[in-house]
Amino acid sequence: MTDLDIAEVAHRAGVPASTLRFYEEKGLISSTGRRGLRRQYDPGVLDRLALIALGRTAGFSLDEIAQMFAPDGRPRIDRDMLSAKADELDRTIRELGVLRDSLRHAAACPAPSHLECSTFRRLIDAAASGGVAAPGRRPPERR
Amino acid sequence: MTDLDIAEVAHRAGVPASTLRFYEEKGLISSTGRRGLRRQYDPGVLDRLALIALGRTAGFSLDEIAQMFAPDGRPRIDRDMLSAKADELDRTIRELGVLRDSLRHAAACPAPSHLECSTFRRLIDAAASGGVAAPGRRPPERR
DNA sequence: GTTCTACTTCAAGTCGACTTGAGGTCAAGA
DNA sequence: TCTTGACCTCAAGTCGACTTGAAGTAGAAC
Repeated sequence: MTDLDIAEVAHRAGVPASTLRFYEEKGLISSTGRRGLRRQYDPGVLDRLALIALGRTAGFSLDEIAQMFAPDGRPRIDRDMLSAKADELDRTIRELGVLRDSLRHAAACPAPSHLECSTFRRLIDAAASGGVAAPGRRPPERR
Repeated sequence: MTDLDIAEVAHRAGVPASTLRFYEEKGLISSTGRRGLRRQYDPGVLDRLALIALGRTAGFSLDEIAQMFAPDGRPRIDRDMLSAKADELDRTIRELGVLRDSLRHAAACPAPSHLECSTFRRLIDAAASGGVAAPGRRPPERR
């Protein structure tokens, strides 16, 4: 068998073993069995973990991510939901672009107060009208 | 005086008054004074709140956001930090782009399992090598 | 002058995502 | 065979960002 020990998975995925146990409890991943007490995993779990990390970065909750997969581990075929999430991401990406530009500008602009700088104001306004107050999302904090 | 009542600010900014009090306590915003018990705010607080919301969407913590402003409300001139944050955002934006493309693909691809689809695999791999396991960030949850 | 109501303070509660701690177990090496 | 160390379970703790609840208060309407 080519299965991986939990320590190996934790190491390769860059997450603590406690997180793997937690994800398993939540149904996000599953182990193929045990060797003694120790969980063994199919190498495919690494893809799954990458996908989960990606989803978390995008701000999806673990529950939402779980919904994107069928119980067998395959992405679900709820195409409408998938598209909706993609649209949501598109909006977020645009907002972040505005913020990035604002930060870069703030780092360069010599105006005494950035709120007095027309470039900065335009960026803020763009963000505000772009729906900044709309549903935000929270990716994970690294420990 | 053109100051705004807390209720007015809450309404215009789309956040509950409790959040405004909380932000004030954290030093993220400040009121110009009171009318009776009620906090009054300078209209400029709306810009500040927009900026805070933007920062939260980008995944910065309230403490980090607070650091981006001088005590007088002006953006701080820590250009290095600002640039670093912008770079960080750039990475996040790229990752989200990958995820968005992945989702769109998953919504369209007819392969039985997406992990068997080469397009999807390429996307995941791109994400993984792009540093998905790197410091993530968490924008706010809307209630 | 009394009542109403939206505000006030302060402490405590909530939620998601994990982490930590206590006490237990088992495969492998000496 | 015995020890060791990394895993195990389960409950409880933590952290950030707010929200909620109880008890109080001031300005406006009656």
